[in-house]
Formats: sequence, structure tokens, C-alpha cells
Amino acid sequence: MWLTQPFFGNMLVRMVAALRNEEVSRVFRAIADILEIKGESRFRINAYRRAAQAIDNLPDHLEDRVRENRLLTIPGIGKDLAAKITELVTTGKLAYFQTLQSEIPMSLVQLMDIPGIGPRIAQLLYEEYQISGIDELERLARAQQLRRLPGIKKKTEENILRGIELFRGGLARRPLGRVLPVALRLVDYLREYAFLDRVSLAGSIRRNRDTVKDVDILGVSADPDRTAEAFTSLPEVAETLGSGQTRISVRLHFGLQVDLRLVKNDTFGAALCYFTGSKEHNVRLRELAIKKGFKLNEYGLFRQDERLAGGSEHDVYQALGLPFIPPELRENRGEIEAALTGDLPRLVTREDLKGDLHVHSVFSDGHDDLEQIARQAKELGLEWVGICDHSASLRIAGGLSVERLLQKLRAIREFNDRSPDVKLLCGAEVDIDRHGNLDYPDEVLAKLDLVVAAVHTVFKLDQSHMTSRIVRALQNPYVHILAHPTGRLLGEREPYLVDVPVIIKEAARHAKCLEINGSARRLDLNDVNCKAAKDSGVMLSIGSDAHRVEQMQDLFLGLSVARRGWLEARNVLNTMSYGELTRYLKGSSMQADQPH
DNA sequence: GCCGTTTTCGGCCCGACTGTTTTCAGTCG
Repeated sequence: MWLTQPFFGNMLVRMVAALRNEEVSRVFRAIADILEIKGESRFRINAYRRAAQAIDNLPDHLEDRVRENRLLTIPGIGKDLAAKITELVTTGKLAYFQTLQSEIPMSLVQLMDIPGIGPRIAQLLYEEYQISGIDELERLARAQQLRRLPGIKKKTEENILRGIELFRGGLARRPLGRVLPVALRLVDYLREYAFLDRVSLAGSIRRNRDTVKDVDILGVSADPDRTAEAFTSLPEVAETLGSGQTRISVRLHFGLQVDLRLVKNDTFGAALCYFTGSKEHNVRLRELAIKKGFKLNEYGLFRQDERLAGGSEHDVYQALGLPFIPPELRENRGEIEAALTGDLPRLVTREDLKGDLHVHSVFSDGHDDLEQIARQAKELGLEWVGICDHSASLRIAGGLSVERLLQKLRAIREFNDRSPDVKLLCGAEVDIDRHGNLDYPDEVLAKLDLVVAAVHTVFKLDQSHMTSRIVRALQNPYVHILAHPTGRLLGEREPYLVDVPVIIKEAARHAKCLEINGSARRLDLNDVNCKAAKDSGVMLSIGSDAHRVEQMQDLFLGLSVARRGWLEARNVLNTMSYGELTRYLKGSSMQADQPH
């Protein structure tokens, strides 16, 4: 990440502007890295890393917290770090960080992003060769100059070269929606053909993180050798990276690494917990175990040598005095505290979802007609679908003229008259222009069942203009939902500059829904913002944004974000029956008809 | 550098693997 984003250059340009949360957390992570190279106390290093993580999990702006003197309520932020945050946020720089940078250049710190290079080797490289970049490192490794350093021999040098190759090949995280179908297929195959008594996904993919780096699978094998054979001979496998009795690693043809770990049956639960993570959640669990006089590791929960639990995750949590915590919540964002006080949310489930609020049809740029969409909905167990085609100005996506929109309205009314089980709502994904105006006049919006507003153009506005543009759209009485509120495309496009806490506040004020766009490319809102919206009393809607019926599956990717955002059924518009939904939507439009 | 049912000092999560070692440090998850 360091090498691809000229982040600190940008920071200098905006010297005096208030730093955003992620900029502050990046500075703290960089400080931790530098301290590590300098060989400082690992506890002090860890304090910076924990603080960075806590900042990443914040739903609101550090800038506001500085102003309102609310920094010390953030876990892991004490007096010293609060002062550093204040300095960063108010001046755009941090004297302490500048001093550190004069001792250890960032170019060296960045080398630690290469697998196999940690603080020790980074320090050596700096002291002996003053290496400043990856190219220089590669040149020296190829010239077999690294092995002259103390503690480095041929093997380590080769590892570093391999690490450089991996790094260049992209350590990028991939969107969940691209990886999950492959991973589920692998698990199905393994369950059937690989001599496994038990098998489960683990790691970030089991927690349904929006992006994943590699796939972890955990299994109990009746015959590890034959399991390894079955796994490594899959047609999807391009290369076997390693194969032992407990761990088999492969790389698939499209570059994804998959690790299969084999454990004993009576440790499966503890191992599943351990390998599911997150790391931060596990650390908290182990701390809890220690407080109770126990020890927790991947083999079980122990009191001295006595195993108290380990066969199932439920047993492990129970023995720690906790209810089962769903994998999606295991991020150390308050789930342990909530579990201790009995305040875990009852997460919305697939069965709770009655419909999809954002599907494109053949009327605009969608591939399928109303019948096909309804048939697919029925297959997915849904009762209703909101058909939201693009509005007039979005010509590139076949945006509908008013005339054509009214045609569509009639077609949907006729369809509903003859469709007993799946009902369609006539909606539109209405473009918000650069000033916050909507693409159809109010009297046209008033005829629709469902109005979803969205930004599709002019992404490069500054934050205050982008925010007021969207706020203006939210103030339109006929708008029900704001679609993909931040506009991010995973791995392709950063969110546009929008003040999400302000959007959430305005959505709450005007009783508008915010969308969780389930498209594999988007997942927008994200989990953290989703929870902030819930906490502000905002209703969330989930939309697949499908342009072909197969993509309606993406509704369930959206569901995974909802679950990671702590949403319960009552927070999600999709859990309403058709009758409830139409009353709800009409209710807000009725309000719109009142003078205001 | 943070934190407190182990409260203002003395703790701070755990283990595997690898490579370089002869008892262990570095890296990773």
C-alpha cells in the first residue's frame, strides 16, 4: 500500500486542512513501524497499532471529537495519543512523527510491506546498505549481496526475492463477491471427495469481510495424505505451495491462495475460532481467558492441563462465560462487551429478507424482463422486487424518459394483476445532478412506488459541495432511499469525498433509508457506516443492483454487510412484507404531499 | 503508551514455522 499511494505527498499539499481519520491512523501505523525498526518496546509499538485500529473503527470524525474534547473515550487513546491526534488534526502534521522520519526514512519502512522483511532485516538493510527502495533491494538480492549480512544466508535471500515477486504480483485484497463463490465450491468439493469428517471456511472470508486476501479452510481429515492429494489435484489449482500433515497451501489459476488446515476433531472448535479471527477479537478472548485463570489457544481452552472446551465454538464461548458471537461481529468493535452484558444484536438473517430493493430491468440497462426477474425472486425465496431503472439523463445506461417510465409503470401494474406470488414495485434509480437536483420532476416521482436517488456523475467535487449536493437530494420529499452512498468501487475507485456522518444525520432527520448496495463491486455503505446509521436510527435498505437475474444473489452479499454492521431485522427495509412495505413507502410520500 | 474485579505500577496474547542456530531470533497469522 505504501508503495502505490503517494499519501504523504498529498498530506503536505493539504498541510493545514484537517486530517481525516484514516490519515491519522496511517500516521500512527507508520510510527509503530518506525519504532519497531528502532527496536523500541513492543508494548509501546502495540499501543500505536491499537490506537490506529480504534480510529479505523470510529463512525465519526476525529476533528469533531477534538473540538468536543471526546478523544479519551476512544479505547486505547490516553493523554499522550490524544495530544498527538489533536496536533495532527489541527495542524496537519506531527512534530514527533517528523523527528522519527528524519531518523528512519519512510522508503525503508515501506520495505516491511514485502513478505519476509520485518523490522530486523529492514534495520540491517538500512545500516549496511542504506537501501531505499524495492528495486535496489532486488538488485542486491540477485547479486547475492544480502547473504553477507549477519543472520542472512542463501535461504533468506531467496525468500526475500520470492517476497518481492509476491509483492509485485499484488498483495491486493479481492472483493468478497469474487472470492466467495469459488471458496464455497471448494468447500463443497472437499466435503464430498477429500476424506474430511468436518470442514468449514475460516478467516476473513468466514467473517464476510468486504475484501479478502486469501482463503482459509479448516478440516478434520480421516486420511491427511489422501486429503492433500485430493486438494492439490483440483483442476483450479495452479501450484502447490506447501503440503504437510497440518497445512496444505495452494495457489489457484487466478492467483488466489487457499490454505487448508487439518486439525483433530476435539480441537476443531478452538481451531475454528482461532483461524476465523479477527486477530483483535482473539486477543480479547485470550485476555478474558487469562482473567478467569484459563489459557486459550488453537487447541482449546485450558485450566492448567485440563481441557475445558475445544470441540465446538459454542463450547469455547460458553466456557468463557459468553454467548456465541457470530463470525461477522468478531472485529473487536464492542462485540465482547455486548456479549458480556447480554446485548449482542439478533442479526438479520437470510430468511428475514422478503425482497430486493434495487434491480435493473430490460427497460434500462438490465438484461432481463419483468417475468424473468420475478421468477428469479421466487427461486431466491423473495416476495417482492423493486424495479429501479436509470433515469433520463443517464443515457449511457439507457435512462428512461418520462414517457417510457410511465409505460413501465403500466407494465408493472399489469404484471402484478396476473402475478399471485411475486409483486413488483415500480421504482427508479434517479440521478442526482451536481447541484443536488433530481432527474425527474416531483409530479413524476410522486407516481412511483419507490424512489432511489444516486450520484453517477461529477465525482470530483470537494467534500462540502458533494455533501450538500446529496443532502439536498435527501431533502426531496419523494426520495425513499439514497443508493450506494459513498460511490466506492472495491479495488477500483475510492469513495467520493462525502461527509458520511452528516449524510447519516440528514437521513435520520428526514426519515430516509440508506442503501447497502450488495453489488460485488460496491458493498456500499460499508459495515462501520452501517452500524453508525443504525445507531442514529436510520433504516437501511439492501439492494442487489442486479443487471442480470444471476446477480440478484448479490442481495446476500449486501446481507453480509448488514450483519457486519450489527443490523437486526427491524433495521432493514427488506424484512417487510409487500403490504408493510407499500404502506411504509406511501406513508413517507403522503408526508411529502403535506405542506411543509 | 495504555490501563485498572491484578487500580497509579507492573503488567500487557499465543503458537508455528523457518532459518540459522547449539538454544534462539525473526516473521507470520
